[in-house]
Amino acid sequence: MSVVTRFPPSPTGFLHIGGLRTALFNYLYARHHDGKFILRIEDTDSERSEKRFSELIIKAFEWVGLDFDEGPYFQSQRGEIYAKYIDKLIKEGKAYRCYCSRERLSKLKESQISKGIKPHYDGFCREQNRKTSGDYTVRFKLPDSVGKVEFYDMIHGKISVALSELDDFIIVRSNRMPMYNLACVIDDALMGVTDIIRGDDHLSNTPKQILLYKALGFDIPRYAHVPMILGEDKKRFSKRHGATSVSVYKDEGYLPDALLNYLVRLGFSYKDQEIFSLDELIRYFDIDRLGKSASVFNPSKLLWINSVYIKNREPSKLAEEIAPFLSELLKREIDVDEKLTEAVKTVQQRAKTLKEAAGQLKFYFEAPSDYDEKGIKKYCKDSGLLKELLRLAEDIKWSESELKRVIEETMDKFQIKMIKVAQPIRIALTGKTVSPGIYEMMLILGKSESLKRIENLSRFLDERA
RNA sequence: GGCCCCAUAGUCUAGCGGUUAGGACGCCGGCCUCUCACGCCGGAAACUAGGGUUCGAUUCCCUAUGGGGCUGCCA
Repeated sequence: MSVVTRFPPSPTGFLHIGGLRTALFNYLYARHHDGKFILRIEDTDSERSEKRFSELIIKAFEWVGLDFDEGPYFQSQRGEIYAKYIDKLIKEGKAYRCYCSRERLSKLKESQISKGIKPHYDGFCREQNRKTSGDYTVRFKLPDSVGKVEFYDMIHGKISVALSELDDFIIVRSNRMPMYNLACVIDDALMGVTDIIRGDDHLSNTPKQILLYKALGFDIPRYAHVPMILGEDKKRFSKRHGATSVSVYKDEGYLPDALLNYLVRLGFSYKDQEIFSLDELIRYFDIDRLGKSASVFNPSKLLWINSVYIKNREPSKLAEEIAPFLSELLKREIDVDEKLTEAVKTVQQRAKTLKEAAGQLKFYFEAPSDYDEKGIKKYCKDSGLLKELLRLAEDIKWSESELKRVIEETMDKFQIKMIKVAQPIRIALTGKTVSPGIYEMMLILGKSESLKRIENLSRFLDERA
């Protein structure tokens, strides 16, 4: 049997980190087994669903590069399909219309809680013709033949839930829209979904869904309930813990493949390997490599993985990826050319995010507007050294070996160490005490720009004195 | 409260009865060095507790504890 998986987000917000991870698991599992991966938007809750979120979710998928083979389907457009099965269920006596008012329901619940018993629907409308007009929901009629629902989970093993834990749950709202459990089951069955990989917060929905599968006469799929992602405090990962929206990571300068690499390692492992290409993930991924305990989201490890991806990136590709951040920073369009690529190479080992890289590259495009005060104090007593440098460099061929010669001569003349020459140059070039190496910067900046910046600092020091 | 799930360092994890309990992030120290990084070397740091089963339990079972989830006309 070939494999079909799916990711069914509800468009009530941005795609979040946890959602992306389960999507990734579904994707990898499908690709690993040479199967199909479907995207289905679960927008049956018309109150909370928004079209813009659907679009954003699809965009996020494009960004991370997880391509789906089918969809996106929208449940809001599949009303006729559900209606057919709802009628069938009612006709067969497996579901019934419930005319109970919300008031009665909440009173019922209240009294049950106060009596210390489970808040369950009391089956008032199970009896036919209790009432036949007005708003109604449709409830699934719990079969009374079986005492429990059992299923096998690929991660947790055998799971058994007593039927007494459930009640006649609502499958259709009074506005005729199907509820999650119903729509999900019908769609999964109709779309041929064979393997359901989802967060283990759905574990307790599964018995209900299995009951529905049986009532509808569908084959029950395989299940894998993956552990959830928690925040530092071990509470469910949410905005309180930091960014949960995938788009934020894009905006902060994370590489999509780095993010996926980080997320897959939350729960998945393969030997001692930390860094995986997508091909490797597809090859190695399987359910039995997933753990069963929840994992805490660790931003610093994500940052590390991102830095590894930046280091390993083809410089010209990295340049393309950094360019938008640089344009944003400099408030003008930046050409992706050879010069940018060369500049990018000089920060590739230093930046952990694209955004950070842009910050480190800024000086290549704009001469410093001010100088690091501490640096000036520590390394730039007067302009003498810079003037000597300018004099020696004036007529040289602009190459690393010539520059080295000039600097060594200066060191000799002033009887100082390299750092005493390098730092003033660094400050002149970048305004800062931290930057790429001085030779590589000067070569990229070019002779006239480099000397101009050294002159600028020299003048600055003179004016100050 | 009830039901379900989970439990190796701060964190992510390896382990699937016998290991000096392995790797990674982070942290600390050192080396390299024109700054910062990178890189390299080294270090501290874990089997939740108590009962079983067994010649032997981190590993299997039970209980406790802790954490999470569900308990919606949300998904």
